[in-house]
Order: sequence, then C-alpha cells, then structure tokens
Amino acid sequence: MTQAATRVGYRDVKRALLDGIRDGEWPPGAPLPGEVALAARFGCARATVNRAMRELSEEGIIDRRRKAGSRVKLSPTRQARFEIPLVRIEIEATGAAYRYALIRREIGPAPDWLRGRVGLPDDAATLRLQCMHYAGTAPFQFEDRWISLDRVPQAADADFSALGPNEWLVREMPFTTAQVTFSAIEADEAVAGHLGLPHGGAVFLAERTTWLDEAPVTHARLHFARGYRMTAVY
Amino acid sequence: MTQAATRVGYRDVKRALLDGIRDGEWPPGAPLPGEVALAARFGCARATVNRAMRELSEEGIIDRRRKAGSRVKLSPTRQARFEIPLVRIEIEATGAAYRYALIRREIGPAPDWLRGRVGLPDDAATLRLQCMHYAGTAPFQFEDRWISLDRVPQAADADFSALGPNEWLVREMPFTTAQVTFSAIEADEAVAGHLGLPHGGAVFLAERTTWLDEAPVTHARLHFARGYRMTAVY
DNA sequence: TAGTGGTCTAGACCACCAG
DNA sequence: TGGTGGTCTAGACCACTAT
Repeated sequence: MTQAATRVGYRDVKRALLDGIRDGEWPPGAPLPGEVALAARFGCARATVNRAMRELSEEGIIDRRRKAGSRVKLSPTRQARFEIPLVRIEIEATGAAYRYALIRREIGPAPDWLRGRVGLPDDAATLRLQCMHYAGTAPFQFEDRWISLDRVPQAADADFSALGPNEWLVREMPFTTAQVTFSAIEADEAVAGHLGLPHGGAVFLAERTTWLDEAPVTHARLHFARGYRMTAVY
Repeated sequence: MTQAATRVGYRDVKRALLDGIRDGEWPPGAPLPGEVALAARFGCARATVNRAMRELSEEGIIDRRRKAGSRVKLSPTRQARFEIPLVRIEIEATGAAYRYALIRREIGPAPDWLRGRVGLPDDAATLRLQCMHYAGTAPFQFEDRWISLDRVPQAADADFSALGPNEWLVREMPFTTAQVTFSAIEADEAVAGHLGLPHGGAVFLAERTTWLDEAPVTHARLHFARGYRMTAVY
C-alpha cells in the first residue's frame, strides 16, 4: 500500500502541473481545475497550490483570471532573465584584470534625441562622459553616457578619472525604473577606434536608461567589443 | 491621531523596505532586521514580510541566507526580463501582416559545432530548415534551424511549407530548458541577401536552444533585419 | 547549537468579473 | 451575484549554517 512519504510542497504541485500540461492532460488553452480542487487532489493546502500556480503564471506558462479560472497559455510566452552586472564584475568574473579609462568629460545641454527619448526639459544640463573598460589589455566596452545634472547635480563635482560613472551612480543615486535595449549597429569611426574594430564592423549595443520617480537620471550607450555574447537560461 | 486605515500588505512592506534602502537606513552591505522584527515593526504577519523579502531577493536587491540573515546587496545585480514571443505574434503586434516562406529543407548529420554546442551524439540526424519571416513585404527575420530527429522524429514528415517550425514545435514538442544568446554579427553573403542588407552589415542574432530533459530538441539562429531592437523594462 | 529563513496549514476575508 | 483567485494571519515545524 502506498503512503504519503513526505509532505506535498509547492514544488511538487508545480512539477505535477507541468507534467500534466506536457502529457496532454491539459492541452494549450484548456482550463485547469480550481485551486480548491487541486488542493484536494494533491492533498495539500490551497496556499500551496496557489504558490505553485502563481509561479507558473509568472513564468508565462498559464494565464490566471479571477472567476474565469486558470488556463494553459496558447503560446507560452516564456521569458528570459538577463543579469545586468557592473562591467567591472563581469570582467573580473572572467579572470581578467579590469582597467578603466576616462576619455572625455563635458558639460552641456542634452541633445535633442536624448531629450525626446528620456523626457528631459529643453534647457536640461547634462554631464557627458565617455570611457573605456578593458579586460586585461583588450578593449571590452566603450561607454557613452549622459547624466542629468538636474537630478544628479553632485555629478558635476565628482571625479570620474578613477571610478567609472556606473559604479559611482550605483553608490550615489538610486533609481526606480530602468530600461534596457539591445541592438546591433555598425561601428562609426570613433567607436571602431576605441574597440579596435574595422570601420563598419558589427557592434553589440546595450542602451540603458534609468529614472527616479519619472525623472530621468542617466542614459548610457554601452558598445561591446567583438564577440560579446549575452546569455540567459530559462 | 493616525490610525491604521488598511491592512498592511506585502507590497507595503516591500515599498517600505525599498524606501529604507534608498534613504540610507540600510546602506549597501548592511544587514536588515529579521523577519520577526520587521513583522512587529510593520504590524503584519511574518509570512507577509517573507513574501516581500523573497521578492526583493528574486529581484536582486537583497541577499538572504539562513542564520546569517538578509543584507542589502553591495552591487545590486538587477535583472531584466525579456519576453520571447513567437515571431508571428511579434510582427502582428506591430500591425503588419505576417508572411512566412520556407527556403530550404534538408536532412543530414548534425554539423560538428552544433553537436558540441548542444550535446548531440556523433551520428545524430537532424532536419535543417531555413526560412524567412516578413512584416508586410519587408524581411523581418531569417531563421536557420536544426531539429534533432532523434528527439523529434515526426518532424521529418511534417509540412513546413505553410507553418513555421517554431510554431510547429510549440504545438508538438514541449521542452524543459531553453537558452538564448544575443550577439551582433556581420552578415555573410546569404544572410545579407535574405535580409536585404549590404554584405558585412550588422545583424542582431538570437541563438536559441531547447532541451527536453537533457536531450536537445532544437537549435535556431534567428537573424533580425536592420534596426531590430529588443527592449525590457525592469 | 541556536538563530534565521523556508515552507506548510487551516481558516478567513476580499476584489474582481463572467454569466 | 456567485465563484475564482489574491492575500493575510497565526501558528507550526523544518533545514540550513554561522558561530
């Protein structure tokens, strides 16, 4: 005779549900039993089923709506999670020595495209910084950044010759929202020079903007050296 | 006199903790109070505090370890979540008409680089498919895919002339693990031709592999047309 | 070994929304 | 308007690990 060897945890429930979905018990679009029914079926509390189903929903496997119940998603919109570490950490993780160099520092009005993109007032003053991050002696990333002096006035007096703006901002300036965009562009003269690429070579570009309660803090264009790959498992 | 207007929820706790971190009550590296203490402070159950802190931990804001307690991360490793929809959905979401075309279909042994990359046996047979996805009349994505016939034998008999392999696989074949890698490459002759780019033009490449319980199911190289951007807010 | 987080339970109330 | 998910509680036991 079988006996409940151990207590049923939310992981067990999750696995059982995934198995059922995979094995066709609940094909795409099909409604799943309610939480109470599943709790009875699995012999656990409703809260346990709830956590399992909440996670499945967060992972994009099922849809949940009050009253309507839960359904297996027709096209599972699975999502990948990318970690966005500091460049220094990323480089040091490869075993290489991290080196940083400030290339240019300049205070001036925000360019039009940037104002439109992040929502800055017309007369907004920004600090523009260009710098390089090296892995050993090899160029790793060319950073082109604008910092809103309205939001971060103290940046005007900060010394960025030894500490990168990103690390400085992490310590100095919290943010509530961030946006990242990845794309591929062709290196212009300047970028190619900094990264040691041929002019027109393919560059992996990450653009990152952060806001503190609606007010833009900073916008960075991070150009990665040849061969850079960004990976996620999900 | 103030009065607890409503019940304290995990969102309130989370916000309060984030505020405290932002305002310097708990600077980076500092230990946070234990769950019991916080529950008392906020006037709620420990489970509520637990959920708030668990989410902060999942979001990369704090570190949690038994016995050691919770600490604010030194360098907050925030993570971005990207939705990976079906190409068709992605195109239709822009309002454009989706069109699909199969370019090439071929059965043969897996190339060496692929075997090493995904872990296929030496004699593994694969179905290779090349196809195009258009947004209206404009090329949107060139897909170059291998499907393991060991794992998905029925793919050999499937008709991919009207339905794209990705949509077919989603319906036909579940997977347990997936990996995505983004990079920028220069278009070779073939890719340039398919996407209407100059030879050597920058291409945003997403490589996607899926496994079902350790066994590789499929590997796809998705080449996006000029100007493609992949965005996440976090 | 003791303290902290991890999880489960049984019960409860509430918000939402499809019928 | 009733059923479903969303959340909270109070209490409990357990697993891990720093000391």
